Amino acid sequence: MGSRKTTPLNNPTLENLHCSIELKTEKLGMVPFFQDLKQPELDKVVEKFSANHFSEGDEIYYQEDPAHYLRVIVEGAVKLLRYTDEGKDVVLDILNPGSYFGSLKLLGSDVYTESAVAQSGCCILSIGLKDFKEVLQEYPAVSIALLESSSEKLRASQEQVKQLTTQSVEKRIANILLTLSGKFGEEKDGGTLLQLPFSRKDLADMAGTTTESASRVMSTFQKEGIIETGRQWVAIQDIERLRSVTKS
Amino acid sequence: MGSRKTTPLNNPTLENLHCSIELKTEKLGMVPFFQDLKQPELDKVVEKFSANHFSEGDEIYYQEDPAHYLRVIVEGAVKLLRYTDEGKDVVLDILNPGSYFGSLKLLGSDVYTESAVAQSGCCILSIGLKDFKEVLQEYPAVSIALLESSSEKLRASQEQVKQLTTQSVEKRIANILLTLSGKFGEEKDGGTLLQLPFSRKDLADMAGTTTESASRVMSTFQKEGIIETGRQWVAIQDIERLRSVTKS
DNA sequence: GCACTAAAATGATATAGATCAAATTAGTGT
DNA sequence: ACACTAATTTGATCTATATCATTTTAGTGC
Repeated sequence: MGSRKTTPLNNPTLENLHCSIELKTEKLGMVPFFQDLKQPELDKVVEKFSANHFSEGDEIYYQEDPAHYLRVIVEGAVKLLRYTDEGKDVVLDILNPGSYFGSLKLLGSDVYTESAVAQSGCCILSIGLKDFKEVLQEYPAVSIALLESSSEKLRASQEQVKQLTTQSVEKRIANILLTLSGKFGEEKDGGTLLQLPFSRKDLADMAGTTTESASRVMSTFQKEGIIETGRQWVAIQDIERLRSVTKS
Repeated sequence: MGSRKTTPLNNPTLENLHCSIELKTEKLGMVPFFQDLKQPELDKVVEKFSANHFSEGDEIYYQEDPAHYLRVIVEGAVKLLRYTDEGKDVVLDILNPGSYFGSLKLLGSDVYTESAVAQSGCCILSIGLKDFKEVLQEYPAVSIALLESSSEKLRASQEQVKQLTTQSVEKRIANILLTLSGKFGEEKDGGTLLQLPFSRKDLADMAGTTTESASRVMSTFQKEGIIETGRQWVAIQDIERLRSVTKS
């Protein structure tokens, strides 16, 4: 046994995705902008969040929907994307546990400008924007830390702009793999398995290319021993070579 | 007279760019995140800003420099860009009066991730991050409003990502002209003159293309009567046609 | 182990836009 | 009005990547 081919990805059981109050608190405490809160303060904030479970492929919200919540990932991965009029999808980001998403429009009303899809089964905490505004007013340190996170996201997006305009498809894909490895990488027999299901199409939509081109690049990487890959999974075998593809 | 060809752009005199205290107050009051402040509060905040003048082409700061200030444009235009290792420039944005830029890293130290260049002569207000942090702590409403501005910038950047991955050069350029028209447009004999000096190279660096390609697109637009253009200036003659280029 | 299917790979071709190389011209200073 | 120069335009290729068309295969359920 063990010879039969199966996906190397974990298939998390439902229990893992059910958020206990302890898990909620633990994960919210890891969110950068709550890190300055003391335990009793954090406990009070945690109460305002409610937990939801989503299965792989579920839409968490759809672009153009009225935006009422800020969300934080406890477990699993979330894909943020835009569907264009011409039917092409643009993946803006894939988020890991501890990341926030949704709306930060605390004044007036708002509409989501992207869609959020559960990339794997996941557990998500949500807080209404009205409640969140109260948190910010009560703890100015949270606002300030949040501002930093928000700047950080802007930078990441600008980096994406830079790559799209100046780098080849091969380099963009190498960069994406490296980024994902930082977020979802798990050591596994000599390599780094990206612990999330994602297809050539996902990769292509992240890199701003086609599935075919993404596939060709991945084939090359595999032939060169840089990665191992199958359906919906990738493991990085030689991260240094991957980094060197990025440069040069 | 009048028959000699000269640029239609205003060449602002130095006086206009010298920031009087009244101009400072007026412009800071227009900045979205100070809009909720009452006059006496605003006056106190204004004191913490200092004014500087920059001539066209001056570097306001350079990427990788240590970041100590948040800045607000009173007069003129500022270009934010990244120089890549391969020598290509990526223009991230061109900002108009009332916009902020610089750093929002209030915790720990930081380094600018892009360069800022005076696109025209301009007057800029700066506030040290330490002082600014105090403002935020004193007026939580400012933090909240700033968070909105920051989200708005993220959206704009994501929109740029979307366009780069899904739209042709021609459409991207049409979109850029429309955006700039909103920021810098001035009615002038039947058309909308973009009141800022910017070259084909600037346009190309914004659109993620080459000067030659940008030039070809602009030539087409001019032949079709959609725009009029010369060295470093553009006027939009038929904004509806330009919008329709965007779609289709 | 076998059949099944959606994902991935591969091949052939087309094309938008890059690149390289000149020619032209708009706007300035005198 | 004239000379000057950097910005712009235009032309002729070249190439990375998209597109279209099939084939192959990884992983699942039985």
